Amino acid sequence: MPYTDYSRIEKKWIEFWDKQKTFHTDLHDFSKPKYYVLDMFPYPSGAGLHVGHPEGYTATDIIARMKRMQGYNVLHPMGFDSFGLPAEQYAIKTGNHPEAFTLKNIENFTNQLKMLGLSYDWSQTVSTCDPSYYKWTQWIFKQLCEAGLARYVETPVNWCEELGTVLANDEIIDGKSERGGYPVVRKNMKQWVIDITKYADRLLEGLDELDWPEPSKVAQRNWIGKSVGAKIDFKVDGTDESFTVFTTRCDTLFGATYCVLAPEHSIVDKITTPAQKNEIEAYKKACASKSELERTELNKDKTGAFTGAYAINPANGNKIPVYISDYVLTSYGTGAIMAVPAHDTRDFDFAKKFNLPIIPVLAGGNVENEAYTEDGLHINSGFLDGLNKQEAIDKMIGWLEQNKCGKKAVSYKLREWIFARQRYWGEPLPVIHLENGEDVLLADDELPLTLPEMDDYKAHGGNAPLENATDWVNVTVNGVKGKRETTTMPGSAGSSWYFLRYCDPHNGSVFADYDLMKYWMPVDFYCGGKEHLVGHLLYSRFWTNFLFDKGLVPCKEPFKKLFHQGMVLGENGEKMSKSLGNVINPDDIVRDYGADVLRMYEMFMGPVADTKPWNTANIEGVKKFIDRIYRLYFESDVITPAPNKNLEKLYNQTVKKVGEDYMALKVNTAISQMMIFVNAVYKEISEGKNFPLEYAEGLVKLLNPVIPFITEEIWSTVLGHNDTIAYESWPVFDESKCGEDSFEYAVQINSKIKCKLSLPADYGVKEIEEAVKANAEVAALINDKQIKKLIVVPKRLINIII
RNA sequence: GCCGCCGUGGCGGAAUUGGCAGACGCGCAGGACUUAGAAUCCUGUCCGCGAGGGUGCAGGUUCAACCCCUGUCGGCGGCACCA
Repeated sequence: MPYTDYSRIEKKWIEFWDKQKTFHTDLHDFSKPKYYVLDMFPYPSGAGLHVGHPEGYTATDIIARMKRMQGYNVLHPMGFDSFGLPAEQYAIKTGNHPEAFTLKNIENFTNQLKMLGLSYDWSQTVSTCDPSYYKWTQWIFKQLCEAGLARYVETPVNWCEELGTVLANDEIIDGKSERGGYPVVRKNMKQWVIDITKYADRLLEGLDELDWPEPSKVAQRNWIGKSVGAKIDFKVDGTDESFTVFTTRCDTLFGATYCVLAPEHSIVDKITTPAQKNEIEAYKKACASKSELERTELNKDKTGAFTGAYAINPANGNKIPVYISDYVLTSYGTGAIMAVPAHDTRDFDFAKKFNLPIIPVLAGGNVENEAYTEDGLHINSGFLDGLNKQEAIDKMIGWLEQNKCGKKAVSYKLREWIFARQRYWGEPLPVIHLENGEDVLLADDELPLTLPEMDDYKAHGGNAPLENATDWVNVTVNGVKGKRETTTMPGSAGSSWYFLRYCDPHNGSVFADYDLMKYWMPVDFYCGGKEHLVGHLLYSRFWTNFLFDKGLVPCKEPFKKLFHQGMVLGENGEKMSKSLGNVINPDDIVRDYGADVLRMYEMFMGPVADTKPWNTANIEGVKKFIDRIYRLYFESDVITPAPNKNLEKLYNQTVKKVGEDYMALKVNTAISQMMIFVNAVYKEISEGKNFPLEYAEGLVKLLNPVIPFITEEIWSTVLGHNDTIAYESWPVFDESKCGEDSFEYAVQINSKIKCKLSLPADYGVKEIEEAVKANAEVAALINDKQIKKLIVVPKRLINIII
C-alpha cells in the first residue's frame, strides 16, 4: 500500500529542502515585515530527543511556516545550550574530552530535528560551547564588570562536596543536589556574583508591556519579591553600636518585644556580653555546619541564643533583648528583625520557646495561643491608637523620618546571581588574579579565552578542575605574576543572550550587528517550558536590559510573546521516566508512522499549552486522516477547476478557523476543522460532485504547517508545481461567505429546551419575537399561559418565561 | 504553609468565554464491499425504557452557569522561616 510508506517521501523532501536552502533566512533582507519565532534551545543530551521536544518545536514550526506563507520574513533558528554537567561527568568517567561528546550529541540532535521536518535554517545555528560564541559571552561579562554589576566577593554558597561544585538554588531539591541527590551545605566562598537586584525594579516594570501568560508574570513578580516597608535603627543599650531592621509592618513597632539577628550578622560579636559568649559561639557553630536539608527540615522548631545585649525600641524607649536565630536570614532584608510575637507566627513561636513578652498592638485577636495575623485597629501603640493599617504605617514612617531613626525602604527576595561553578565544561571567566591583589580583565583581543586541554577533569579538594591545568592557570601580566580565575560561568550565562546572536550568528567583530538586531529583535514568539521562568527568562531579560542601557541592543525586553508548551506524560498519565518504563521515543514513532503523523498527532493530543498523556491508540486515528488526505489527492480524479457551491461556506469557515487556531496554538481544533472539511469533500465525491482546484490547493496550504512532507509531495506531484509550497501565499477567506443563511434556534420554555425553530440568520430581536409568537408549535407548547418575559438573543437562543 | 494550574462520556479532548454540553478523533456496536480477513466506505454511540438527569462535591447569583461568586474535596507544578 503506497500511502502507508511515507519514509520515501520524507527522505526526498529533507534532501530537497537542504539542497535548495529552502529555509535559509537572508538576515540582511529588510524588505518585508519580520517575524522572529524561537524555541528555547535544548541541552544536547546523550539520550537524544524525547517526545516532549517535538511538541514545542512543531508548534513553533507551524507558526513559522504559516508566517512565511503570509509574506513575513521569518527568523526561525535552532541551536544548542551545550555547556553542562552531563558532558563533564561523562568526561570524568571516560577520560574523553567533553567537547567531542557534546559535538556528537549535537550532530545526533540535528539529524533527529531534520527528520521531523522542522524548518530551521541550519546554516545559521548557534552553540554556546563554541569559542566563537562564548567569546562574546565573556565579552558581555566584561561589560558587566566594567559597569560594576559583576563583583568578586565573599558570599555564602550552596556547596556540594560530592559534585565538587557550587550549586544554584534551582539546582537543589529538598536540600540535596538535583543531580545525584547529594547533600548540600552552606559555605562562604570568594567568587563572582552579578548583582541582578540592581535591575529588580526594571524587571518588574518591564513585565507590564509583555504579552506573557499572566501566571508567568505572577511567578516572576513573586520571585523578584518586592516588599515595601521601612528600615528602623535600634541602638544597643549601653554601647555606641546600633543595627537596622527591615520590616513591612513598622506600624507594629510598639509590639516589638525583642530583636533577632542572623547568626552571621557582623554586629553579633561586638554586642555579645562576656557571660553569653560561649552560648553564642556554640550556636553560631551549630548553624554553620547545618546543611541546607537540616535547615528546611527543622523549620517548625525555633532555636536561638541570647546575646546578653538589649536594644532600645525607638517608639517607647523600652529595653528589649537581642537574640540570634537562624530563622533570620542574612540574605534577606538587613539580616536583622524586630520581633512582634503578637502578630507574627514565627516570632510568636520563638517568644513562647524563650518566654518573651507578647504585647498585642492590633485589636481583634486573642494572642494567648497563637499569633493574630489579621488586620485590626491599633491598640497599645501611643500615637497610632485607633488607626487602621495604612494610616498607621504612613504615620509611623513620618515619625521615624522625623526622629531620624528610620525611613521608608524596599526589599527584594531576588538574590545576587552567583556567576561561578567549580566545573570544567563552562565558559572560562576572562579574569586574572594578580599576586599584588589586583584583579584584571583580559583585553578584548585576548578573547575568547579558551579552555585548556586536560588529562583529568575531576575537581580535587575544594578546587575547581581548572586548577589542575597549571600551565594555563599561571600567567604573568606586565611582569607581575598571577593566576587565572579557575571557576567557569554557570549554564545560564550562554543562554542569556543567544537570541541576540541568531540575528547575526557569524559576526566576528561584534556579538551582533546593531542594525540587524534593530530589525529582528525582539523575539515575536518564544516557546519553552515553564521550568525556565525564574532562571533563564529572568537572566535573559536582565542581560538585554543591561545591554540596552549600554546602547548595544535596541530593545529592553527580548521576548514580546511567551508561550509554554505543556508536558507530555506517559500513557499511564504519569511523568515519563526510565524507571516507570513509560518513555516514548520519537524515533520509533517516525520509523513506524512517519514524521507527519508524529507532528500531527502531537498537535491533535490537545492544546499545546496543556499537560496531556500520550496515547498510542490515537496515533492510528491521525494516521487514518493523513491516509485519507493522501487518497483524496492521489487516488481520486475529482480535482477540477469547476467551482462547487456546496463547499464554499465550509471552505471559508475552515480557512478562517485554521488561521486563528494556529496562532493561538490550538492546533487540535484546527485539525478537527480540517477533518470536517475533508469529510465534507468525501461526501461530495460520493454524490458525484467535484473537489474544486482552488479548495484543493487551499487545503494543502492549510495542512502544510502541520504535515509539511506529504503536502509538499501533493503540491508537486498531484498539483503539478515545480517549487516548494513553503512560500506560496496563505489562503484567504471571505467573511461574508463564512456565515450561515439561517440559524436553528433552540426554543426554551422556562429555560428548558422544548423545540427548534429555524429562522433567517439576519433576523433581529423584533423579527425573531414576531416569528416566535406566530409559530404554531411554540403556541401549542405555551398553551394559553401568560408570557411573562421573552428573551431573544440573535444567533444564540430563545427563552420564553411563562 | 504560601503561590500558580487543572478536575467534562469507556478514552484524548470540544463548547463562539454567561446562551442547544459532549464538536473532532479513538474505542465500541451494526451494516456495505469481500470466499474470508486486512484496508476502505456508510450508520449509531453521555446516562436513563421513560418523564428526566448530567461538566469532582455543596451552596449562591442569573431567564440562562463547564464558564462568575462562596465553601469543600482531589490531582499536578513551583517556592519554602522573605520579616
